[in-house]
Amino acid sequence: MVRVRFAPSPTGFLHIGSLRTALYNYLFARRHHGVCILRIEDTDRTRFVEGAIEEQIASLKWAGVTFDEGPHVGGQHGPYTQSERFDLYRQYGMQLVENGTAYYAFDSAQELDDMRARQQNAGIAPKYDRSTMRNQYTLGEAETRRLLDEGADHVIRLKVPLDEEIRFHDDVRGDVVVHGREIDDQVLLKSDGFPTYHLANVVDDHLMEITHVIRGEEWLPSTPKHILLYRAFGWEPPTFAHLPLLLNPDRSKMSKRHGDVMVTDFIKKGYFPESLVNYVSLCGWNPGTEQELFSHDELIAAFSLERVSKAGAIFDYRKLDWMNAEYLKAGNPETYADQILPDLAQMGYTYIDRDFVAKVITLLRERVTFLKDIGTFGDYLFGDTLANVDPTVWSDLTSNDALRTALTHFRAGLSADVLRDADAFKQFASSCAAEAGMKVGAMMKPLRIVLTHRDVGAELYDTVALLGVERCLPRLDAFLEVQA
RNA sequence: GUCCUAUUAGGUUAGUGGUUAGACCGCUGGGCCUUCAACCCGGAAAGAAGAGUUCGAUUCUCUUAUAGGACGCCA
Repeated sequence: MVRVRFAPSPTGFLHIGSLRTALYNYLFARRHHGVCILRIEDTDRTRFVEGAIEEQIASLKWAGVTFDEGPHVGGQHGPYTQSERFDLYRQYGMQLVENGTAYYAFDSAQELDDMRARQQNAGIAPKYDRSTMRNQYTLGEAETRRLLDEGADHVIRLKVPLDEEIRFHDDVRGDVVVHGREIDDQVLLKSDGFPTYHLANVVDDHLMEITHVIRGEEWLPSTPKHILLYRAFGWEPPTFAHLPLLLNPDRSKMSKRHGDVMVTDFIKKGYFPESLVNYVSLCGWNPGTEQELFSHDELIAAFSLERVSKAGAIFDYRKLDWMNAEYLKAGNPETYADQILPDLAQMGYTYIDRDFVAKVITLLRERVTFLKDIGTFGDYLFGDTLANVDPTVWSDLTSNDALRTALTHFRAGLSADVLRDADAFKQFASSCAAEAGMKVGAMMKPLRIVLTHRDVGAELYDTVALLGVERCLPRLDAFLEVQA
């Protein structure tokens, strides 16, 4: 039975990279009919943000990522919030001290800073120096006992073997080998008695019977420590899969300064959850076919860790926009109408009957990226107050006698009969143009501007038909009444 | 500084020890024609540099360059 977990920290909004990690876990679980768990890793009290958990769960729910076990839904392996499991970590940490795979250390923050500064100066990698710092081994048993008894601040560190290579297999990276001398003696229990990520993570993954740890690449370097911990406990490690980083267009780690990175930002901008999920699923994974558009279920069926790539994935905002537009073209107009009706009402529009709005959406959606764009792009259909036209463009039109003649005919002849179908309209438009000695092509663009105050839009026939004769007349008059 | 990783058209990305190196976006030519857009049919356009292994390397190895990541009593 596959059991995976997504384990965010409640330090803020859900990052788009975290959404990807959560999504891959979710897809993998569903693909294998396994269980997807949400676990809150709040072992750092100083970074806790009120309401962050609720917000993250809401963002995940918006994206369609759901969990079978977690603090919000319960389960057999709880509690699912680490701050509610503290006794456990202390107990397991002590177990390692007793079996000799971890040890007490008493160094102060200042002493550690000094040590790192010395190492930095000497040009070597900063790493806890077990042989010179103040710990169980340098102090001796009696002194250690004494310090402990008098309640001196101390931590518990992992005793990393210095002369051994740590090996593990990663489903994305392949075989990974790291020499013990490059691994730091990680703190497992902090001086305040709280566990670090490493200890809590390993203990919980074991207790929650996690089979696959799917997480971001930033965890790859600390995985050897986790392997060592599993070994120290005598536990079987899960399978690891480290996902490539999500990158800014300049290839640096994706961050705020290059654009939106929080899921809430994307929601606000008007992306469909389907398109964001579809796009993000392709950041670091590909199906091996040329399919790019995937429904939720298709994603589940196609996903596999084998097809996750090693190279960092650059987040291409333009491609995301393109994808959102594709979804906009494919969805149900009536559903969309229901979604934007409240917005349209708020914008003060008068022609927002549900069926009418659905028709407008069908007509205009090929030209915009976001559903909400329909509201501004279709202003001339939803209301009778038109946008301002560039004065020079307008005067070019009003001073054009042939156009004036053609549109005078157009105004006189416009009727429901002429709008019965596209051919009739075409014929009618041609005759109007002919009366003025114009080519019909030369008349159409000006006519569009006169009627919509825009030079881009749906087919004119559709536009006029949707507008109806009565709404077209005043707009034609507004043009014809201007003195040349 | 140490360790690790990546580098394919303008952008995002597939694939491969022998291929016309594929796709989407963008660009461009044309069609349709009721302008623009959309749509349809075409086109141009790519394996960082060097060396090695090999009959043959974009693919494997090494070096260099560039970019990134990790090196906390953060997660």
